[in-house]
Amino acid sequence: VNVQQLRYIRETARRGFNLTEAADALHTSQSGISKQIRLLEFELGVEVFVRKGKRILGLTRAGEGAVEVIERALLEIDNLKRHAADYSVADGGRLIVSTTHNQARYTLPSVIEAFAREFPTVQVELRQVTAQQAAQSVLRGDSDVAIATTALAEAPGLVSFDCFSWRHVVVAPDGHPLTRTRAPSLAAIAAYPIITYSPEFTGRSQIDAAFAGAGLTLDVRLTAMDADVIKTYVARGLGVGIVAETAIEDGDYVKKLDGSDTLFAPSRTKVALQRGALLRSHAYRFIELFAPHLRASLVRRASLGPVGAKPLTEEERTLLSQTPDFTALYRQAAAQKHAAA
Amino acid sequence: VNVQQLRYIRETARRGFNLTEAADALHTSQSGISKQIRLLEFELGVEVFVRKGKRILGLTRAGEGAVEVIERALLEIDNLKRHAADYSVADGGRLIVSTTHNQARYTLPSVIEAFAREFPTVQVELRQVTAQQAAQSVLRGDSDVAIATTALAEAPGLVSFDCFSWRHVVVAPDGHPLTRTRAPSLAAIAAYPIITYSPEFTGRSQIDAAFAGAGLTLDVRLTAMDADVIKTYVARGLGVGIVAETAIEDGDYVKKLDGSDTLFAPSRTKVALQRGALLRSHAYRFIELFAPHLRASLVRRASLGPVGAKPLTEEERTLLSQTPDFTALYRQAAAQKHAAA
DNA sequence: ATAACTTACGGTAGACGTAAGCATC
DNA sequence: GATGCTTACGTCTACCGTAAGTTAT
Repeated sequence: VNVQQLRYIRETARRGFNLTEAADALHTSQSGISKQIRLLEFELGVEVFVRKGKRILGLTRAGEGAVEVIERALLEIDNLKRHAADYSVADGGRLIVSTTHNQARYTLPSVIEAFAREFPTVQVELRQVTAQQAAQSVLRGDSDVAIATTALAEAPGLVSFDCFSWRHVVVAPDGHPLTRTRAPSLAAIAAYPIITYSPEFTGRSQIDAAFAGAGLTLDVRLTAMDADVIKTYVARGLGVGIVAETAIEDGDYVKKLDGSDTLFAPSRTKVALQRGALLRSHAYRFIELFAPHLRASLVRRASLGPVGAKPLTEEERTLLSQTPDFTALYRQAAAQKHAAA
Repeated sequence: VNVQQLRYIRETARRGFNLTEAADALHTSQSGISKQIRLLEFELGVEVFVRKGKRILGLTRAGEGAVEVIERALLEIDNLKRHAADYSVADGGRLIVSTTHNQARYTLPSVIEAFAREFPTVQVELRQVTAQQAAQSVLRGDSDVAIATTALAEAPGLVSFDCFSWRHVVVAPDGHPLTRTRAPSLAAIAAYPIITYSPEFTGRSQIDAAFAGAGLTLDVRLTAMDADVIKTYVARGLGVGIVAETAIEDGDYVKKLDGSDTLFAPSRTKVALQRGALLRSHAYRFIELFAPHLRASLVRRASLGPVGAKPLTEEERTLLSQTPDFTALYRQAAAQKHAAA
């Protein structure tokens, strides 16, 4: 058994059982892959792939289990490399974060900045993708950390932690009638044209549910993928906006309506790691900077699982599973900034 | 990175950082080991071992973590081989069980017999060792299953399950005065010379505690490592014996005193597996034969851990954590035997 | 002085790639 | 006929073992 053979099998399984494709992906010849796979099959005494003549169709029953074990073995070898890189003076480091627009644009910039100050030599790579893509990317080991609000909890190969909860708020242009009322009702808002997220996006369902629960129908004029677009059209007077409170900034040309943050159900922003993956220590620090209650040492142990490390105590688990409120977190950060100045 | 290098490092760490010894154990040259280790260290960019001139003294800080990861990586590769062997027609199979005298002599024979009937081609290897040695052996991957009453729960690298609970009972030669009393008291027993286990053995502390709790001092005449020896001397009239109830057999020349099984605190016989190890399916079946409530599929999932597999439900965990009584288990087995005949 | 690791060096197995062969689609 | 896996074959890397060199105990 050697490591290359395991890589060949994993890649072949991932690429839909096409040796040619796997060979391209691994920058080698398909002939070599074919041979090495057969050699390993011979050594194991088991066929991993179902072949029909000279075509590979899928995995045998033995192969299915084998691929699972192979994935874990290769994961441990990656863990070894990352662990070593963490101690290596030569390697300054890299951190790949896959996340959605909402996080990349609003909640992460200050974190990235603080991280860059703390680790000047680490190259941070931020990839803006969909929540599903972020999850897949971490699951395949292509990125270290995924941050998103949905779709991160499902996959069994992921470990996810709640970072903070937030709500949708209503924004209107300066001088809009709604800005003069205190704590507008859902009905008062529904009287205006609405601009908000696309139906398939970031908790749009929670917005719809709130209005439906009050027996109201919405006049949704414009839907967008992100709050920047929404705010732009709201500023031009095309309607009233409903966006994540995380998207409210100081320089906005639109005004958040006071009390509008209690109208909708909260969402939770989560961070997800590959289960069993050992990341470089700065990756855990990055998470800690983003959500201070996610202590590096605890996240590390929780995501590695019980093999080798001692399991978390009850106390430590409650520490990790608390979900602070975004506004509270933000106020704290602002206060610290103020104290520093 | 290749698998040999990982093996070399693991073996060197295990053998007290002696390359020569590691080379002997792996049937290769120490020069090769030296070179391969240095190559891997170069590739990782980290020194794994602390060297002083030309002597290896121990692990660096990076090395400690590296060895842990390497152990897991090699474990997964072993898992791959065992998984494959499970499907291979060529390999009939082997099962290595490390256990103590008490189990090897009394509780296991019928299980081994049943197992051999079910898997005629599997070579069962039973190794009689101390509980500590059994734990170590499983921990190092030298044997598949450990069965013992003590010292199996401690190590973090082990997963252990309760098989059944049993108590110590009092035995006396036929015609002994105690055999005529119903439910003899501790005081009545302490009046005679006692023959029982060595102090460092199988729950001897529970026996001592029972008498100490009643304010009695024992006249221990003879201590032995196993019940066979104890029973032999009891039969010769040298004293009254205290042995595990599992050691009572039909053909015994000594008689178990009725009611003596409630005098001492119960012990639990456990089975232990290496955490994260994937065993061949017949190994799980073997455990199931020994303790029917330890269902093969559940034990498999519980010992593999959460990486890759779905975690156990609450219900499944209670199923595994129940501890049947030995006598109940035995009566059930006897009843089945009777029904079959 | 000896035990023990490293370096040097030669032989060989095996990994890799090109090219040809041969099954499916 | 095109795609895609396997087999054949030559090249070359890199692993292994012997032996000499060097450094602590």
